[in-house]
Amino acid sequence: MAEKVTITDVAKAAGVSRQTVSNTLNSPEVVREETRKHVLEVIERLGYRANQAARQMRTGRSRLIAIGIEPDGDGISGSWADRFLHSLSETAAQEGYRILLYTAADDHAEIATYEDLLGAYKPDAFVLTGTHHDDLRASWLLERGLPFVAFGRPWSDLPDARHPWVDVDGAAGTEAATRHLLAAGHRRIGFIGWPPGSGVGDDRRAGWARALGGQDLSGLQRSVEDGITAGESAARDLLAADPGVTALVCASDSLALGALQAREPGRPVAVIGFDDTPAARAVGLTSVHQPLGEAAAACVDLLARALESPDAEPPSAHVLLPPSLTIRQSA
Amino acid sequence: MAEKVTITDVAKAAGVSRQTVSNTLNSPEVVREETRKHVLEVIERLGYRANQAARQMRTGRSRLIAIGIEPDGDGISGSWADRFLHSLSETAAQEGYRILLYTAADDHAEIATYEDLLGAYKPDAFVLTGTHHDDLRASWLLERGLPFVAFGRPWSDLPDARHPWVDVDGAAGTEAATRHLLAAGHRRIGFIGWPPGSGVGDDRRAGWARALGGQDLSGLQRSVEDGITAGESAARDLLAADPGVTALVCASDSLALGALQAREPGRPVAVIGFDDTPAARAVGLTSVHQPLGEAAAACVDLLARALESPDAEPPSAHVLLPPSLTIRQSA
DNA sequence: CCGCTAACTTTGAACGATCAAATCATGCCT
DNA sequence: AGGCATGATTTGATCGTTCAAAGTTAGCGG
Repeated sequence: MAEKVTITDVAKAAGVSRQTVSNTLNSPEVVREETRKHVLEVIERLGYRANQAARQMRTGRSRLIAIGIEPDGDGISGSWADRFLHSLSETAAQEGYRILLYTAADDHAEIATYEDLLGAYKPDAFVLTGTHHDDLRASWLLERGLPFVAFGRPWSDLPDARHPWVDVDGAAGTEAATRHLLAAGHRRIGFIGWPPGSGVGDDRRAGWARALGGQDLSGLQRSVEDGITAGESAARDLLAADPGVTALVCASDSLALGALQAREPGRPVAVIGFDDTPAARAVGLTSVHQPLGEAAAACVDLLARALESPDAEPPSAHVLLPPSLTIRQSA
Repeated sequence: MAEKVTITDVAKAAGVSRQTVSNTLNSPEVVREETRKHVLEVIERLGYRANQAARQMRTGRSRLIAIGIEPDGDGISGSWADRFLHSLSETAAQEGYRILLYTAADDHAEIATYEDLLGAYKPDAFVLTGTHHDDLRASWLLERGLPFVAFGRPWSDLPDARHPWVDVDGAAGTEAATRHLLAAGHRRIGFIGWPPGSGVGDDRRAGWARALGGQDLSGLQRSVEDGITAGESAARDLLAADPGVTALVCASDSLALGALQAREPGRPVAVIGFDDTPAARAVGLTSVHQPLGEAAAACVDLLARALESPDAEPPSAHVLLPPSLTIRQSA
């Protein structure tokens, strides 16, 4: 049985009132130095910890941040959640928050979950992942004025989103990858990406195009759904159509793994993937690495800041982090 | 602003008392059928959800399950957390529990976190992962009679652990892998594993040995630390030492990926890994697949059962799940 | 028509914290 | 010495729920 120490126990042991103990922790400046020290000592000695539930009832704040985790599609490009969650949890703990998990099949289910959570656990904020065009979740949260941060840009047509977000600059990543290939002497560099329309995919394609400047890019790219097999056939097709191509930049590691297998003996082709997943490390695939730890920390920071001062929302609460290139054998 | 509906609001709207509303939800059998229906209707209409914090204050139960996530070593063999967490969260939600995350660098830090959490959020139970010999966390929790379940056997010398656990039968996995190779005509089948002493590693080796019956196994195995490069050199060494070996069973996908690279042209060697990680899928590696979803569900079930009846601990609260073999090109 | 039981419903009290307002010292100025 | 601001601490009320006990209603036998 966990021995429970209440604020009253501490107050009695220290010979002061409940409120003085509470003040010692929450508004130390109103307590006399001497008293404060003494109370802190007793708190330490008894191992007192403020009960969150009781605190929440009075203050309305739970010090809980909710985040949804997805079923994780093919498992290759999706395994960033691990690192992100770890860092999120760690940073949150430092700021005095804890992470509450939930799952939801789609946007509607996720909104239903919000209602559930807000009724029961009342998390102070939400972290959204996998943002997309016309994200119902974001609008729902915005309408109700609930604090949240998106990991991923809103990709809306608006010049500036009305909510905080943190993202990794995908275009900068593919641009760096392409420049790396150019520096290695490659001239015709292809791109295997996803069908136009997804913000993330279009962004990654744009970085590649930017690095190649004014070149004629028609014929140098293919668009397919994510996956190894799709990547393989797209790469095979592209390589066959243009014998001059010596390198490929891909929108994901899945596609890149496919591209690797599309190579034929006698024709070396450099390949660069995106996400620096365990699979990339395993096969020696050069890949764009996302700073997930920093991204998670940035999410927590934005939320913590917003929660401290609910009135003055920082105007430019948008963080765009630069990725780095992890160079291995494949390029 | 999230509109908050309290039990009193529902009571007023339904023309009954608080307690009747409470009973409708918690002890439906004591409420008259007619009243119950009416109250449920009003609850639905107002979108009422019981406030967890308030409930917890009275009942002492938070309906929160805490789980620690690790920094995730080399990232290849470690990416099971994703799937496990997703399933854990989903199953827990169905039983009315939510998942609270925490991180800790080592056993001592983890225990400090327990004290923190128990003082503040008071989770009803814990899920331990990465269990090992002389696990301080398990003893600490046991001493205090706190409900928990370990994902992974305790690997102690005792015949039976004194706490519930869920695990995947690693020996059965390597045994199935070995039998699969035997059925394909292989006769000399090697094993690349970890140094003796780790419960998980020894268990996986045992399955391979069991499948090979009375064969002389000396010279057919190598023990190295986990990792691709280590796996490669171990495999190379083993294959050179015994020209009759035509297949290798490995204790992890990392080792297996190394073994794949150790093959020389002209000498086909079948390789089977363990964990069915994304990397295995990527390179077409046959691998032993752990039923993580079921494992997570089993964890929640055990906990939920234990929490319902805190007195009568089920005697055989141990679940050993059989893995399956995901067959790909490599074997 | 009273009394008793069974079925159902309502009424205080409590969980542990914080907010708001009241109380108690203390020092300074006139 | 009295008045008064200032600082430090204490006291009562409250958040929303459930427990325990008390209250109400109806049914039924004598």
